[in-house]
Amino acid sequence: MTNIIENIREQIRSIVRKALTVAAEKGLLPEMAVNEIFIETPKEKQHGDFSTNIAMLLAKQAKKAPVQIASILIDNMDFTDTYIQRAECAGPGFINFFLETSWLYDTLKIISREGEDYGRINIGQGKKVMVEFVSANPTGPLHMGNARGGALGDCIASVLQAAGYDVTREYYVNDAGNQIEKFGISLEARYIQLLKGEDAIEFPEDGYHGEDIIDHMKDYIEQYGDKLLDADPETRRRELVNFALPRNIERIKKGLEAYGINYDVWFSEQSLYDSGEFEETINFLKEKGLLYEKDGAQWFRATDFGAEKDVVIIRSNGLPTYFASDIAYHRNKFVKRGFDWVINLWGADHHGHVARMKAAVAAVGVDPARLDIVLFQLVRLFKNGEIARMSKRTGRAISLDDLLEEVGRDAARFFFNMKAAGSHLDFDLDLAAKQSNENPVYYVQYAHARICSMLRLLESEGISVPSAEEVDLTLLTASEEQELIKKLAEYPEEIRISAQTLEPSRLTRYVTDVASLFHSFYTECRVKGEEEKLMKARLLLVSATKTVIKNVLDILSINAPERM
RNA sequence: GCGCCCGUAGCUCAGAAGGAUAGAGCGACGGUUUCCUAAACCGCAGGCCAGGGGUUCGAAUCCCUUCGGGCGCACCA
Repeated sequence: MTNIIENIREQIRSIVRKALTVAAEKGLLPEMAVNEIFIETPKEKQHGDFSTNIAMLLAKQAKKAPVQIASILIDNMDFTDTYIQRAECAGPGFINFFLETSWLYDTLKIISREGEDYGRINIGQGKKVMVEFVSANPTGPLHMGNARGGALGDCIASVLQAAGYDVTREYYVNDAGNQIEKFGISLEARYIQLLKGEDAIEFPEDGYHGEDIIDHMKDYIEQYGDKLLDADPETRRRELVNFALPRNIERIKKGLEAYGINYDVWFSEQSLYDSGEFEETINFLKEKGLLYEKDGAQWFRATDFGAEKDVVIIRSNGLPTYFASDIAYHRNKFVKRGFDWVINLWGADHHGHVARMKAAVAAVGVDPARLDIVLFQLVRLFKNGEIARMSKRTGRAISLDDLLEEVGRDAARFFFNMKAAGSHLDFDLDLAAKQSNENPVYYVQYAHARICSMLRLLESEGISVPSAEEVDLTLLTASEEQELIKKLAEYPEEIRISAQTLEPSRLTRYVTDVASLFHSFYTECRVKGEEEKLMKARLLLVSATKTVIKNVLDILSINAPERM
């Protein structure tokens, strides 16, 4: 698909390279080594549409003043068959390029032709990438951190898809190990307490204290009564875990589906043990001499790969740590399943694990640059201007389900993607639930609905969106029209940068800008009732705007309403 | 103590790879509707980019340092 801005940048690079060659041939400049020519977009309109700092960078090599180099280059530029109209030297030696307006009209043609594919690019070239996110322990409900990680991870995945990667969304289910033990013990304690009274057994201090554990056991007793009271504890715990765990996983799945997240793979930690891959991985490390014994435990030499400390992977009681299965899991991702690139989303409180995870990946023979870990800061909820921890309705910690009930999926997803992952996020529940202009979600959705309403009205009068060929786009000369088109032209670039920086928050800002420019256009320029040629040209612009807003909202998995 | 993240307008935040006069939104104030959705638009105000040093043609951005906030530093996950 077409990224017109990238094409223009390429035109400029080529013009500059040719000018350098020509100037050298004429003896005006020496032959110089030029690595890359940076093309920037100036903030000030008077500085043109694009600019380059090449003259400043070459000053030393050329032994000439930047301004002098710039004007030599400009004199030797050839703009034939490009969108460039003219170039100027400005400031300390910038070369500013001004474009023919035809590039704007071509942009509209591209959008009209590509439709829902507009914005898709192919920097990924089909490379296999896995985005693993949320992966919360299935021992309880999803919380706000999971909600942010979910919105972020899902949008990163969508952005990468739009950028041409072959994306797999994955949830790692921690259905083995210590926390499952604790889960079993907690369930068992509640089971006994429910049947024999609070005092019959003391609830373990480090157990899961949530109400949901009690709910599970109430349901279990309702179905199966007290048949496990006399069973041996191990069987009893296994039975209770087998009852509650699938229920939790199912609930998590449902909750995430309601949130608009659909995983390709739910990967079970336990399966690593069942398949023998866990053992295989440990043996692999052993053979490589990367394990040693100390204090009765098995340690992994993470420091050999740049981590700060070595890490225990088999405890002295013989049980593996979480990190041990994580090594096997990541070996599975890269070696067994052949992903070119793996992105994990972790809460920022896990940042201490980044170095050791990369060390582990390196240890199993994979370039750690193929693993990216996106850390996101934790979330504070605000309600009535105060920090909210508990839901008034349920009296429990606010869960993803509560959030969706309170503000809805669109607002939740939009808000979580408004800010960069690394910044702390204050989530204002009142604002997110508000149906007014203070709420940025509605601002964007309203622009879409407004367009749809306009198109409906015109359609009812027999006027439909024309094809780009039958329209005289040069009639679009108002600044509101041209600013809007420029913004629409940037969309493929936004996808590119979001993909490269793994920051989908750019897109919420971008689509807000599009909406804003559209609203300005709408106020200044009428469509219906204008002279027919102008009306058709504007109609095409309106339709292109709708396409872009819809495409962005699709990536964010936010509804683009036709009426509001 | 060591390490990671953060500090930009009253509030919440943008300023990818160093660029020309630092931007939005919200809030405040003042305007706009016989006309395609006013959930909108326009105008105005608001800043020593936490402080101090460096690096260079050029720094909010890179390096050092101080201060302030958050989070890590388990045979938990």
